[in-house]
Amino acid sequence: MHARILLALEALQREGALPEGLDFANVEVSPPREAAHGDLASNAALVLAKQAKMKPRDIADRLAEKMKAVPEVAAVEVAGAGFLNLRFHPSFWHGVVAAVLKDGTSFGRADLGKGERINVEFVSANPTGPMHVGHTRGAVFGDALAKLLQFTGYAVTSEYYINDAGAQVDALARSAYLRYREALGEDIGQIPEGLYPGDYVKPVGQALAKEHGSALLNYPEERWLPLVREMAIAAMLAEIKGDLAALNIQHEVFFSERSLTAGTDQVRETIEELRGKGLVFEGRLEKPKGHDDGEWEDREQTLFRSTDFGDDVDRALMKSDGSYTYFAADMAYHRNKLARGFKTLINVFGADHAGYITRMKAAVAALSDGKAALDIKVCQLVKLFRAGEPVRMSKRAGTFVTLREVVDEVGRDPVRFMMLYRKNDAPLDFDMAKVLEQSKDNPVFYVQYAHARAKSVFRNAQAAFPGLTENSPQVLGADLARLDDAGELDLIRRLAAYPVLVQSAARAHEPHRLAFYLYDLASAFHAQWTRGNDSPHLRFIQPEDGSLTAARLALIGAVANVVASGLALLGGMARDEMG
RNA sequence: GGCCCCGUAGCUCAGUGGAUAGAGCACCUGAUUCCUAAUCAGGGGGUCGCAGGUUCAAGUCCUGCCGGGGUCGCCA
Repeated sequence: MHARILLALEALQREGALPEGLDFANVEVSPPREAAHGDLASNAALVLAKQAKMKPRDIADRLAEKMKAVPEVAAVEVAGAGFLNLRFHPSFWHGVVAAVLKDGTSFGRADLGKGERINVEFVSANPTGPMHVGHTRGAVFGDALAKLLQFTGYAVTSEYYINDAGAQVDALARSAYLRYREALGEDIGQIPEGLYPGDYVKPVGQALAKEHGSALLNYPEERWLPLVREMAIAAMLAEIKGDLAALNIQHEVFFSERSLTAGTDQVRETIEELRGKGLVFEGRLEKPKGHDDGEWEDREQTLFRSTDFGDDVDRALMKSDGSYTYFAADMAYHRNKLARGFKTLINVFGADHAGYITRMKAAVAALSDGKAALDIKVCQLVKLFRAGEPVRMSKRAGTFVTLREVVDEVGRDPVRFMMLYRKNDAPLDFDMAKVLEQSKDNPVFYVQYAHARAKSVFRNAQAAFPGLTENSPQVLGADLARLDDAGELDLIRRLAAYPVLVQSAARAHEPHRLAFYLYDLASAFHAQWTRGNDSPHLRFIQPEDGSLTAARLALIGAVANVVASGLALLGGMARDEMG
């Protein structure tokens, strides 16, 4: 319809009713917030008034005349300051139902990305233990975003950056070595400060004992550490992959930080490349404020000139012991992504890494000479509740709740849905009791139930009309003109909005919009169902009227289709029955 | 102190620069005890934190304040 408006505007130009050389870029066509304003509204006259040096209403009137000639358009009116409101013939809406049924779960698919490659990095939790509930949100968000972008025409690579090179994994290795000695019968006492006390390290120790016997006891640390570390990381990574699988998440690429320096030293290359651009230098930093641990040592160090890109201070690339900082390695990692041909990068961060955004964007701008885009989505904290009571967690006391515990308790689909039922940058309360409630208060149930209810209608229809199934010719070829109730047309309008919504969610990198849409669609469907209580003629199954029943079942089939499609994009499964 | 995020109904939150700012919960009123599967309809309730600016048009974009949270060399 947008194209039709542009055509009409061009026609007006040819006729001399509008001046030449207008910029139509800001002309939009969208469903108005207020249903009374019609099915679609355009701001064309408002946008063009100044350029054309005409009154908005004059432009709108001329445009309205043109639009009346468009076949699907039933009515055109000029309203407000100069809005053009369009109304469609019912046949237009009936076509939407047919389109949904024809396209199935690919209804709403788009080609926004035109096949462009895009990299989505998410989770990237340290391989030092199982994932806890805090990681869950970023994991679900990243995965849903990847699916959404895939659905809208991007070639998405989902990626996990393994921090397997720092001091953390050495601490993990030492913890595993202790557990190894324990497995050989030694009393290791308390796990020292700085190491990982969790029980999940025990199996690694046992596996080491099984594989090496007591041989490692006689090795010096520089000999056993790499061995133990490799095994421990592999074990933790397997654990993490299992946790992710429980959420139905599979990254395509697991990228090892260690691999950056394994062959050619890509971190060194990155630093030298930036030095060549004049963006790396030797200098001093001022002591940071708000933190007085007395260990501050003023020294000359290798710095990245991130202040050129809006950062507060330049960032250190080398530690005092001569090794690379985490940031230096991360720069090399992003350089690697760029070298693999990605022009658009998305990183999903936890709230505690928000302070890292500016320097990371600076890095990508510097490395790509401003030609690549990095979008960083920050997921705020999740507060865990059980029946209204906050669940207390302390990492120090080892009482943190793992991702696996939550998934085991409430199930994968509720976790995924609720993690997306908030905008990513707003904090989220997650109540493990509430998501299992079977009531309207629980959005998960409400949406799933809409789908189950639709399926149930089909099952019930069998009594009066055997063979009237979802894919039957009666339903697919139903006389959709029979759909003339206001509630039915409202449902169809919502279905028609799905492709637009999917695209705006993809463009904004905001999958939560989909969750809210599904809730609204489910709500409209339940409302229509309930109207049948008071008004039997609105019930979906009309035993005396097969043609009407077929048309309504077609509508219901279309609703179920879109609910299933939307849930799939969020990473959940539609259910045919509520258990 | 610097930076980032948030501030919208009593509460929890939606709101691709568009018209009279929405939903759920809670509250009030009413309908239903039938039916296809787990109610539904209506109502009250708002200075969109404050003040400027950009725009034909600002909850939305920009700047400055206020309030809440997070974060602040070499950890990751």
